[in-house]
Amino acid sequence: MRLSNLFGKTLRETPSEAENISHQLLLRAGMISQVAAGVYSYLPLGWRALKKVENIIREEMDRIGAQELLMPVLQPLELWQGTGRDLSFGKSLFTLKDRRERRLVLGPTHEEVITQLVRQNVQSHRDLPLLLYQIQTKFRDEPRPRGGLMRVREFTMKDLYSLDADEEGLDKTYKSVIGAYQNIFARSGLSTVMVEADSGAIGGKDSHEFMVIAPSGEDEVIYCSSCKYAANAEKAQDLKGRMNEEEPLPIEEVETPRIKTIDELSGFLNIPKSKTLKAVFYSADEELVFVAIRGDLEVNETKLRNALRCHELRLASEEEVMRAGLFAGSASPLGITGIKRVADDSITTGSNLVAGANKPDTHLKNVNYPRDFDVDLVLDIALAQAGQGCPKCGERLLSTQGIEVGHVFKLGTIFSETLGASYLDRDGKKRPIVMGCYGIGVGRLLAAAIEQNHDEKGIIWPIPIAPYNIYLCALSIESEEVASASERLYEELQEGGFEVLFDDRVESAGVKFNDADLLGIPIRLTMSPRTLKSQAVELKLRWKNQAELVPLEEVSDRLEKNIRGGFTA
RNA sequence: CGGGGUGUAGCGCAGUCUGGAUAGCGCGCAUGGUUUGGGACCAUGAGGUCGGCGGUUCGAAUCCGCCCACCCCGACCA
Repeated sequence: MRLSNLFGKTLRETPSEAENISHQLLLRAGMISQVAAGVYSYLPLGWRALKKVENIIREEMDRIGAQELLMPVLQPLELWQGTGRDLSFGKSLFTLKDRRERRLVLGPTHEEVITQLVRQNVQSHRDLPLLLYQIQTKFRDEPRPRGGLMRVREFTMKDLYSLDADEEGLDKTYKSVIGAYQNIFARSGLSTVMVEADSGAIGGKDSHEFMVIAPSGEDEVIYCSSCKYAANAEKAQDLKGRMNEEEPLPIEEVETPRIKTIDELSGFLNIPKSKTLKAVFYSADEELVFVAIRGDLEVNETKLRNALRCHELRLASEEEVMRAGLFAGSASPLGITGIKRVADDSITTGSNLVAGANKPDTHLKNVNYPRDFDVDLVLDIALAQAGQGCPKCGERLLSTQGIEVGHVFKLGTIFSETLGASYLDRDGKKRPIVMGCYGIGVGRLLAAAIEQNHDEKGIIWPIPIAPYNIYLCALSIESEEVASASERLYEELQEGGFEVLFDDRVESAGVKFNDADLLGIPIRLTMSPRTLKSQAVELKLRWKNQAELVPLEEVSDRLEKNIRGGFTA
């Protein structure tokens, strides 16, 4: 490709709307262009890089025996009503009507469609196991698209679905997909961490995410440096620390004028926060829920949502709390009736806690569970925090930000049972197909690769996903000598099968070098009257400072060796 | 959806508070010339519904109202 013909221009200044690095560099390099919030065009260079990633994915998918197919973006709403996911996706689902007023959705994912497809095509255990995938555009009406390609409303996703006869089969498949994913990310030049993930309200057994550690990441990862434990913060557990077991004392009322928060309470009574009991009210699908947790901990709303199996969860308003006859600020688990009560298991470890008295300016001392109150549900709903103990080994947990580039998920039989996808086993018995689903956000992977591979000059593409491998930079191209020699080299390299971006523009050296750096092409070959004096070109790797002269007749061999063998930083 | 911000040429911005003449600057773009190994210089030039609609006014980029778009924080987000 000649740079003089390339569509897409580099920008000297960063467009003001771009906040994170990958967004800035993608815009400045002329690789993407925004159309609307969370909607982008890929320009030729960006599109080439995206296709590189797609092809790596295809190779690794095919290697584990997965078959590529293509399912539609346009899907009937009834299909989604069949699984109830029209409700769980809620407003994130793009919907539309056709001319006959039939309601359709733009697919945010394809479990429903694949399950229906499989139902029509799989009848016997002989058809299993099966791995099917596609690379397709997904639509999600995100509440807040952000960060360039990080979170968009229309995006390319590779989604793979596994169909197995039983759980053992699924476990095996799951492992093999994880291996493929690790290959994909490694080959794309990304370093990722696999973390335990929330499997959502629909249940399912295991779920893991592949995180690219980067400060711009939207997800918090809780991990342990001494064992392998790592989890998305919304899934993570920690040791809540056992409190000293004390002899339960009789309940005592204390005056606590204008004391509302746990901080104020612990300060006023001069006790640690862990000796208090926090009461929080949530509205779960518009139903008031009372939540109790030890005062030093915070509620993990993802865990709570899963426990309650609800779609919408939010903090209840003060008015809603009062309407139920309770006092926010000194609400009490004692004597509470008529609403659902959930408690974190931390309340079972403390004793003689201070809790609300359910009247203004009053708290109760020496509250003990289960002596003094009862709840409907006790389970872990606490937010794990860095600094606390690792649930596996007890060491202190750490926290970092990550970009979720992949997600693997054991679905089990939820979809196959709901939509009736079953097979006959060896004994002629009908069984539901056991499913798994596995996604990679292709555009997000591209952005993450930039977050991880750049410097102050621009992108540093890993060779396997670079839009072009070689930037042929002809300086003083208006001289006949350079013009003809660079044209010859350009042709020769192309004939040799190299992907070359030929900077044939009449521009100063500075402009060309800066563009080469910004675009992040891994190998730069510079030809100028100076290098031609010794019948050579200068070869420089994007991630190194040093350049070297390579004789013209050795260029092809040298590139061949290095690209196949891989340059290393 | 709540909070904050921005909208003026392809990009980055000034001008808006305090209304006034052909709406400016830098980059980029075009043409010509001089340059040529890390974003050159000179000259000439093209390019604007000042986000939209309505209002106030002799006069609106500027004041008022409504709306729209985009960004950030949060809520939300298989």
